[in-house]
Amino acid sequence: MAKQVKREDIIRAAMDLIAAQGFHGAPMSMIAEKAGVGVGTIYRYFENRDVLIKSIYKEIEERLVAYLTKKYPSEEPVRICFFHIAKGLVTYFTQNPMDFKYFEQFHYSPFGEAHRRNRIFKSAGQPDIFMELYERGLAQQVIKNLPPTVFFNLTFAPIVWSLRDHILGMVAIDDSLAELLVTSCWDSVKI
Amino acid sequence: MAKQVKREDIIRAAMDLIAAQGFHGAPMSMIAEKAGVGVGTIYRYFENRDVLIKSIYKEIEERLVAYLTKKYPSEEPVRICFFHIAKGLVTYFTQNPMDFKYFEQFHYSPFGEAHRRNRIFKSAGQPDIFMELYERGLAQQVIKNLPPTVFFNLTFAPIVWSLRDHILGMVAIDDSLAELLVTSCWDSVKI
DNA sequence: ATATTCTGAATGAATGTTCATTCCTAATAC
DNA sequence: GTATTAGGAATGAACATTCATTCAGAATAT
Repeated sequence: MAKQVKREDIIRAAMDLIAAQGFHGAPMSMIAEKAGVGVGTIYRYFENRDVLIKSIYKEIEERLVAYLTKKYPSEEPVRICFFHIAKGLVTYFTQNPMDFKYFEQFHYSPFGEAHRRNRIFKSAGQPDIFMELYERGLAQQVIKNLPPTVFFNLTFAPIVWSLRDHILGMVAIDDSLAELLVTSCWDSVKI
Repeated sequence: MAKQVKREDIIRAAMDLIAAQGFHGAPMSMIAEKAGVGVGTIYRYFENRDVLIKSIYKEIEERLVAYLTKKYPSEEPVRICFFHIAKGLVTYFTQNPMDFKYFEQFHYSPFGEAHRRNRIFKSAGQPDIFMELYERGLAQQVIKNLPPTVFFNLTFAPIVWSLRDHILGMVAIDDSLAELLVTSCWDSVKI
């Protein structure tokens, strides 16, 4: 088996287990078994458990940021840009529920404490598209005068919570509900 | 020392430790030391660790529900009732940050999985004030036609996230910002 | 072409640590 | 003197990590 393949197997196994059962339900021995490798093998690819967990997070984050910034309509009005990001978030996580669950596990754990929330939108070296949106909105007086943190919370918290409910099967977010949800978030901050 | 006092000491110690460090940073030995009792003593008051953790949750929940339903203006319009609950939430958790942190730890843990979110507003035997609010709002056509879950998320998720940021010192929620925040949540669901 | 040596990836039993829980002894109350 | 409560050392289970050993295949020699 090619080297890269084995690394992928380990990442996949760990991600699925952690997403499904949390960090506790995923001891190294179980990850190894699910990946079809020996426990020791994992340590040939990742220095230790923490490094493995953080690597998985980084991979997911990269995929998500790539998805959101692809075709980002930076020249369009603030409202259009916001809808692009917000709906992109819904689409991406609806299609990749394991990524969502892993993110959530990671975020609410000692690992996640270190990560600042707004950094998610900052792909390495790129300008932060979220802060750009916020500042442009303020300057053009299309959004309320709120601290950036609160603006972020009003626009994204309901989406994240609803995605969670969708993935847990408590509510079905189809296209029309997604539209309604994102519009409502916008309604909360628009002037 | 009176029996009840010792029980309180244990609960207080466990709550503070868990709120500050998470479930991991609070082994039974540490709880015992902080409470000023022997490890074995804890097991005279609580069957095991899980029972202790759930008992603390229940105590906090009772205090919160009591606070929110006290002076609840059930005869007033939906909007007024919503503001009462939402601002009560902000006030309570601003004044009791440890309760908030404990709630958060609990909610994002294997324990919390079992608890359904909307049950928070259901004090034993009482009608669920949240569902009552939602149904009245729908009937009177003052709120958008959304599933209850999404309505809940739009109105409370930004508040919870902002409380978190406030308690972590990332933003200062004073009275005027609280007013703005709660109003914005209402704006997202009102017709 | 075949045999021999070398390399380093893969493995999982063994180790050390961290805890929840138990249980025997000491202290205290009645 | 007996019963109840407190204490904390001892126990055992769960886990992350290590490391001596195996072994397939590459390199080299014959």
